[in-house]
Amino acid sequence: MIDRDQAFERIRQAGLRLTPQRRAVIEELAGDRSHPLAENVASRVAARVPGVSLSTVYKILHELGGLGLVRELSLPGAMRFDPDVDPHAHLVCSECGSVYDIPVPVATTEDLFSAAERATGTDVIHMEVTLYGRCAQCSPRA
Amino acid sequence: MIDRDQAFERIRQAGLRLTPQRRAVIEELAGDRSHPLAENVASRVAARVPGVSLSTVYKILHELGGLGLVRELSLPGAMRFDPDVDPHAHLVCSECGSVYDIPVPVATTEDLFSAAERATGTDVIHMEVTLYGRCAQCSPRA
DNA sequence: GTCGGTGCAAAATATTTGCATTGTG
DNA sequence: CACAATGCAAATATTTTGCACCGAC
Repeated sequence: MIDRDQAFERIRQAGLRLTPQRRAVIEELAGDRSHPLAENVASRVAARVPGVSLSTVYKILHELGGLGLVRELSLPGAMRFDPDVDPHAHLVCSECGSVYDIPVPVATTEDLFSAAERATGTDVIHMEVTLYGRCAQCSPRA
Repeated sequence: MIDRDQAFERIRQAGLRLTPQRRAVIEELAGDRSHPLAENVASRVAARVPGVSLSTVYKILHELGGLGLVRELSLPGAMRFDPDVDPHAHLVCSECGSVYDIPVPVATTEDLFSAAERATGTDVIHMEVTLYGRCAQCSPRA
């Protein structure tokens, strides 16, 4: 995610109010590399905004997704959220379920986008690349 | 999906019984390009095997996924199933939710796999590439 | 002060699980 | 005829929705 203040600015630009709930979701998510569930975000936000409801957090996360401030990842079991909106792939460990960032060469990303736009004849908004395999933690060692 | 009989053979190889339910799921799914939900598969199977239960269909679909006969796609809202296990991407229409197959150049697929294996140091089992955008049906026309 | 935003509770949806019964090999 | 597989029902999990109240601007 871009920094705190840029995110606040985008919220205002969109005509939305900067409530303590929105502020806390943005601040808790910024810089987070753990690909948290909505529930994880909610419990961290709750430490700063007592009584925040899970449904509000869901609404805010989806809203931030629409503004391009957060990526919503459809992964097995549940949606996860990623403040890093620059192109990169994800590895999902088939053993423990952890999600890791994987860098993808810019040229490869561009190839995929153009192949898709050629095939469909329409604009592609965004792309998710998800890889499945055992992570280093879960691999049998020698 | 490879053809009916090859799929039956793999079922037997895996030590599983060729029940009417498994047979029907395989036959209904083979050649299907609609990326159906479990429920869609179940209702088609029900036409051939009256009384088949949704939970059995879920179990069989997941089993076929494990055998590599079907791809399980984690898409927004629900899982979808694809009998085509060769590398290709999917376009999800952000308007109507339809899923379309998108060809991906072999070289690009290989780039992604090798970038991922280099980054993680482990084997990647499989990969899902999902693109989001408006499909031709839902695009405003000139 | 207005009207967008929140919290709560309930609903909707998707998927999994336990267990008695059935039927394939 | 053994034991894997099914059907059923209930549990679980996730996400959405409706609405009365509240508070950011």
